[in-house]
Amino acid sequence: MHPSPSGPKSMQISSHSSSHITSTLIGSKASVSGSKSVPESLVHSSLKHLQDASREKVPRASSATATQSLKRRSMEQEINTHSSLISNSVVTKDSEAVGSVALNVKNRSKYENDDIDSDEDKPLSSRLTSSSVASIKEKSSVRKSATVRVVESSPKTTAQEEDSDFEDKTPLSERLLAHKADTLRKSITEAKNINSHSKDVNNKLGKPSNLAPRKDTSDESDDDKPLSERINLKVPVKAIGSSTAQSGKGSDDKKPLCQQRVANVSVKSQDKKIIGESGIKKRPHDQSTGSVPASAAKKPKLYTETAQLQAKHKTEVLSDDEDEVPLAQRIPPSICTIKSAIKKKVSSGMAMATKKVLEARRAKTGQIKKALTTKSTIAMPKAAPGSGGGQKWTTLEHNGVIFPPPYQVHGIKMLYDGKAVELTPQQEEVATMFAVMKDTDYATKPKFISNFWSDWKQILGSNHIIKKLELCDFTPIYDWHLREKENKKLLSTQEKKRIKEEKLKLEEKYMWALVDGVKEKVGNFRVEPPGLFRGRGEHPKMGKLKKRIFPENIVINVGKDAPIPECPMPGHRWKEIRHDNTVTWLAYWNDPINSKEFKYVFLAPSSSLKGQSDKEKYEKSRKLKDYIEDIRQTYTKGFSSSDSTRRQIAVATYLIDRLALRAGNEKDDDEADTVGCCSLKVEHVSLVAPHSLEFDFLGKDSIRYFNTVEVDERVYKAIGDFKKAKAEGDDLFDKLDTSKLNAHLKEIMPGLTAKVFRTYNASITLDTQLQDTNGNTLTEKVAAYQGANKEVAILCNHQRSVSKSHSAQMERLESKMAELEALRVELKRDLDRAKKGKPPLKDADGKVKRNQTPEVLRKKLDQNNQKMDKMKLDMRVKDDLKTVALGTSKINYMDPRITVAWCKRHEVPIEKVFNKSLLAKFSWAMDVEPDFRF
DNA sequence: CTTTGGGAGTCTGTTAATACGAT
DNA sequence: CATCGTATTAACAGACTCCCAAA
Repeated sequence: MHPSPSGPKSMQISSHSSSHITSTLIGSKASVSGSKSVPESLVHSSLKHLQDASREKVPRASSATATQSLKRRSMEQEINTHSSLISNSVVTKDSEAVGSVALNVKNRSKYENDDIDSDEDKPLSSRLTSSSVASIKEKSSVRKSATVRVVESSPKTTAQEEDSDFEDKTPLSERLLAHKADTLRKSITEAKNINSHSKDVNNKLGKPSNLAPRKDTSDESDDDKPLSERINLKVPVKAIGSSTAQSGKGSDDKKPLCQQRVANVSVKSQDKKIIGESGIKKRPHDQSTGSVPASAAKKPKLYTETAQLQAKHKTEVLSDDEDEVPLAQRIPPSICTIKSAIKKKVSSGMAMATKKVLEARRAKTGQIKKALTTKSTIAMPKAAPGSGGGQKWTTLEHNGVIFPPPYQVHGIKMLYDGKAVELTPQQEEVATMFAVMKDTDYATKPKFISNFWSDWKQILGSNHIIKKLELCDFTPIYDWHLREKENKKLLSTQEKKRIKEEKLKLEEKYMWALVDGVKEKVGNFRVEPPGLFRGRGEHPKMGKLKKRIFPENIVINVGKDAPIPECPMPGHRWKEIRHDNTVTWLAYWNDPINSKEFKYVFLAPSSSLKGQSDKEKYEKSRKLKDYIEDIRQTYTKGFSSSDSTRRQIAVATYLIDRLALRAGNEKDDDEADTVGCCSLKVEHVSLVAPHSLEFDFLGKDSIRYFNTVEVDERVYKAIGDFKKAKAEGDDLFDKLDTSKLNAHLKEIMPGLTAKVFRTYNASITLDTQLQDTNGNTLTEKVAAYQGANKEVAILCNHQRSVSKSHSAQMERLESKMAELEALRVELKRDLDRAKKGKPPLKDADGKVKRNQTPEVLRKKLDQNNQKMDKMKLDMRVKDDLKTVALGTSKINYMDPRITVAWCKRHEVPIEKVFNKSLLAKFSWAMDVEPDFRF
């Protein structure tokens, strides 16, 4: 009966906006019977309402102010009014009850398994340590043999392994990360109090695991390797070492963490070697060693993101301590004690958090552990992209996908013409999807409603009593939904929720794949649940039913010799099994909304495969730097070409280069009406004398691009020409499309396409902006970085909707400012009086204040002024960024090496600007030289 | 002083929407 | 040329953190 906890969060409907709509669902019977003021069906009235609303909303920046230069774009104002517009989640009905019960049973063994398998809770590295008894005993000096041992133990030999070996191999679990973080925090604050929870964890961790040794197979070790090592073989070991030596001269102690990493690389490189294979491995494996006191394994892990990340990608960690120790410190194969590690950290400007953690930990445990790490560099099995004839992998093993729980009937009856109606489970499911969307603005969109109705009508069948949507009253279902939501909330407050989460660990095995023997995280292993399609902007298909996906809809791609993933749905089977190593997807199914499209299951961004192509992407855009002058010259010449095709190519390229516009492929009628450069319509660009252009169109995701830019006069004239003799709706670039444009670009530079310009311009902008970073404090430096990031985000037009509470927040700040101002005035007055030897005036309440010396008052005044300045700045930044999304460019456009190098140069801990996900995703960029320029 | 509750900011997962070569 | 097939780019919502003030 409860909505499935495992269901996507997107399915949950927020209730915040429900109030502004009549309490009756659109078209509901209640409205008809209840209010006479509703003339026609509710549907109609609500439609009007909806139209108004949507009109305001869609053009997100309709009220934007005049524009500024290309960097400023305006945003919509009061999005608050349209808060509902924000939600785009699909409503579904799956309830968890059934599912969870089933899971429970199933899970019990799994859970116990987890228990035994304590390693699962630990980071890979630590698990390795604790579980590898052999390696524990052998110190670094025996590293090699230890490694071998681990590897040897890995081959699957028992039946048990058949079942669980995959899971066993995939130790590092995210949930634990969260858990660990939690634990970490706790340990910091209550260093001395080991709460029961921690104890619990400790016990768990400390428990010997019979399965553990198996887990510590080489597969895992590979996971610990840095991407860069796997991928970037070009750098000779020697070179790395020497460069390190150079930069590393003196002591690492003073260097920022990121710089210290360089040293790691060198060490690792020295250790480079290839090990024998385990049953599965195809790739050389990392070796690792370490020694850890058994007790170490019992403690909750404390870690820093950096350390964690590094542990995962750069080194093999043997002790759980490693998680807390920055890579640099771990690296030396020689013994590195925590003590020294702490010292180093403290003196090296490391993130406070890290220091705190270490200190807290030390205080708490008083233990000194050794973190030994060695890492062997793996030779990239694959040659450069393309060289392998498009081959992306050699072996691929994974567990397929996980399905959302089946629909759980709730039995709440909707009303039709005032009477309860019987619905089949499927009919009820769809009805519920619609019902729970009542509090979203989608519920008022005619398109949404009509699309929904036409799908639902089919499901109802021709002889069903429901003939008109207007007579349907979903209120009972909606109310039920609200109650469920409340119940869920209550539940979550209790520590019981934890148990649920633990159950979700059932998904653990789906989270990992073995690619060429290396364990890699899978990105989206969950099949999308059924729901009502929403789409962004005015999507023609909004409201259509997104049908449930079954195994019969899914094609699995897996290595030829790998076991075929078990179909998790009894009685069903996969549509097809493929063994295609020229692609990177693990599975796909046809999109139920648009059957011509597919939904793919890929590896996570942190995977080697993704990392490699990411790196290639940035390398390609870097190459553009060598051609850009040429290209600009070429298109400048083209502005006045007599050949109109050539002229259009020139102008389009100019726009893409200057404004970072997207290519703009043609779109079908059944997609939202949005455009990019090549698909601009005449009405999207207007001439502004003397030679500026005003752009106003909806781009990807129906985000408005509204910008006025001064352009080359020839471009201004050319655009005027292109618009001539065309009507609204006609293509501005009628002689052009993306393939022609890209074909042209390719002639100039191999592999060049329109999108490369976006990456290039974003990265070069960041690089340039960061050059003049001046700031002394860490805060100032980080602010400078954010400022640069902001410029990029604005260039790329990455927007976000204004939070509903933004204006309220600003008001709050304003009033605080007013208070400070009042205080300032008062202090000033008292100061003046004090200087003259007079006592301060009574305060507002008429109370007498004590005398204070002018010095004290002056100090207070200064403090107050500083506070006000800071607040002013904060407010400005906050308002400035309320519509700017910094994340998108960070994830997709800015070469991470620019950021990493900058951090090294300015001694900013990388984790100040990259979160855990980004650190993982960009692990390949971490050892860049500090002087790297894009 | 610690604990707690809540608000604001960040992170993560979700899945839509785009790019672009191949067929 | 349109469609297919694959991969990347994108915003958003809820979960989670962090921080602060009140208890």
